[in-house]
Amino acid sequence: MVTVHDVARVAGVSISTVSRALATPEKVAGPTRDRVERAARDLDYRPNRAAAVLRAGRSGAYGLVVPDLANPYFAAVAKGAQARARELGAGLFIVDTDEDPDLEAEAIGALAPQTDGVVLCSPRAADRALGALAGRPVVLVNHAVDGVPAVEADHRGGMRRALEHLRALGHRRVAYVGGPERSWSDHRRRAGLADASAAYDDVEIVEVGSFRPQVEGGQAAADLVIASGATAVITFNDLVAVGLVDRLRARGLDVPRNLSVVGCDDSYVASLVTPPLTTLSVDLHRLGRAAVDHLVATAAGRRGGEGVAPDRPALDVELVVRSSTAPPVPDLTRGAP
Amino acid sequence: MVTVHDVARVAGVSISTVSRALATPEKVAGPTRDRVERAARDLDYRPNRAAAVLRAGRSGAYGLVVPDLANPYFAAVAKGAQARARELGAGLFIVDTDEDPDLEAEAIGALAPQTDGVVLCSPRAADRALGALAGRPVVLVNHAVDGVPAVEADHRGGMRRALEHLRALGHRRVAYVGGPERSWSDHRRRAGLADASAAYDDVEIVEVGSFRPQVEGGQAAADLVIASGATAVITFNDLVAVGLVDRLRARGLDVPRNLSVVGCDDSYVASLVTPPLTTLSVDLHRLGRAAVDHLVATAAGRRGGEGVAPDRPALDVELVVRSSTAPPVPDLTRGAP
DNA sequence: GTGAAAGCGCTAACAA
DNA sequence: TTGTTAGCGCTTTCAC
Repeated sequence: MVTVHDVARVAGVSISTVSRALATPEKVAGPTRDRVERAARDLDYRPNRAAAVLRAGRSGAYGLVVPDLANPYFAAVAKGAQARARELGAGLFIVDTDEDPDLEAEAIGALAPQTDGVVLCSPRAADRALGALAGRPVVLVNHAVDGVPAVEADHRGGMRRALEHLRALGHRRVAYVGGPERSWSDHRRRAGLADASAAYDDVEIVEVGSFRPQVEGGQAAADLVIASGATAVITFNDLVAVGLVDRLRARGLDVPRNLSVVGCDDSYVASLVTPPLTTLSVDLHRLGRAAVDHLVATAAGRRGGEGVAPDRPALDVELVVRSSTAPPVPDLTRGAP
Repeated sequence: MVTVHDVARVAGVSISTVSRALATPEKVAGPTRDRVERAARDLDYRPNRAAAVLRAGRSGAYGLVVPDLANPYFAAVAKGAQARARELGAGLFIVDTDEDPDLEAEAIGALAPQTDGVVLCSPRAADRALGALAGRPVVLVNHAVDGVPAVEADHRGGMRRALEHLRALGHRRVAYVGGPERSWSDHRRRAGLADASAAYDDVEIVEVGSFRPQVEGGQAAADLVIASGATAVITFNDLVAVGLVDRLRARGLDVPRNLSVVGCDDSYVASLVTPPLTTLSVDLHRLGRAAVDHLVATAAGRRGGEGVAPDRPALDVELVVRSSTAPPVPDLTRGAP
């Protein structure tokens, strides 16, 4: 293994000059710097991170905790975060908690001490998670806790747009298929829906419960949606919408003819399925990038002493209209097959 | 920050006893161990990883390099790998290279020195990747290089099964839509196809080129497939199959009536789309787990001196029959609309 | 602008 | 069984 000593010897300087030339080139005379850089290159010197971390007390790496990497939503956020971290020359430790609060706390406990901060994406048990962090820099994504920096999507605005769209089509009774009970996004969506419907006294919202944020959740919700008498439904995410459509079809109902469906997230499955889903779109890539930026700023502010205000950027949520929404038809076709 | 010294003071022992009691409890007397453990717990002591790594020369963490986390295939492998690493008490650094050979080499160069080994999944430039590793422990997934440990799926067996299935349905001319030119899996699939068709002199294979392993790749391939005169097609992966079906439909053709389609991977999109895809299934979760196990064994063998044979476990590939394959119909419906 | 020297927190010989 | 001690490779004062 090549160390600073080897480089120093070859360059004919001391180890401190090597360290300086590599970390803060502007503090070293031009010719000296060149010699050091040349020697480092020739020897293929790679600083030992463990040593640097031990000495400097910070690692240049961050953590990202997500509930499920196989969920295209989190995969997209992770990609954005990773890309941004790479641009900043930082590392990113991605951990998948399998939607399990215990694993979540455990993962954070393991991650926090060896990183400079953690992005916590849609935590399933935020209180425990924050506890496990023991006060280290953190940024929440799609979750809010007083005084904790966060980055979020404008769920309320999104819900308003979805409801406006459905109302314009003529729907007056709209069901909402909720996600996990501990999901903060879900709460925001319900709140946004309530606000929006309050603005139109001719639209009624029916909440049909909480379901797993996967295809099976949608399948499980379908019969309740049918029974609710709604002519349109908004789901917690696209996967749930897909499951819903699937079960609806099995019951002999057609989307959008018998029921209009609006998904959430605009993950790539939304455009793949039949019919392509009308859905709410967030730039997930940007969400991940914003989270890393915010985290880096938070961690730097912490170190620099200059407190960064825990502001809370909200990314726009747009409605993407595809083929799963249409005007309602009189209920001739509803009921028994 | 709580250090070994604090724990030692509270427990009334020396720092080495603390270290030993925590790392190798069996080498410490019962009562002493209890006192140390109690003190550590009371103080919420967390060993500083950087220090341990620096001293011990190994980190207890591994790396996983994948081309694209948003691809459900790699997401599934990553989940399996992560789960297994966690069971083993090890960390896993996941890096997404965005299908870019430059980023791949760069990521590996950054990852290798700070981990005990790396799992390289479907490398896009294996030679450069292996070079960047500088001889550190590695396991390849779905790629083979002489003398390098690897874990793979039995692509040849899979292709044979797919072809048998299509032949049994009555197809005699089968197209193959290839993936990236540098993809080793793609080479294996072509080889498997060639072998299998050699065994049946009544089946002909038409290779229609190399395409991006995404939906767009399938869309781009569709017209070539139609022109090839094949009655069935096997695609590099499910995403390509989805794009193919999409474009076929736009051209007024129906799957499976006018063309049978077989995907690869059985990613979850395969069962979501219309029609659900007949596809080749690999247990990706298990593939990820096997890779980590193999890597840990390789790294341990390296340390222990006892050379582990670079054997190459191959996971079974099974055919999952859904609705995208059917017997061919006489070509009444082919040609101009 | 450069060098000498003091550790960061931990582990692993070696002694006792 | 337990303690003493010598670093792992690096960064960072503090002199010069």
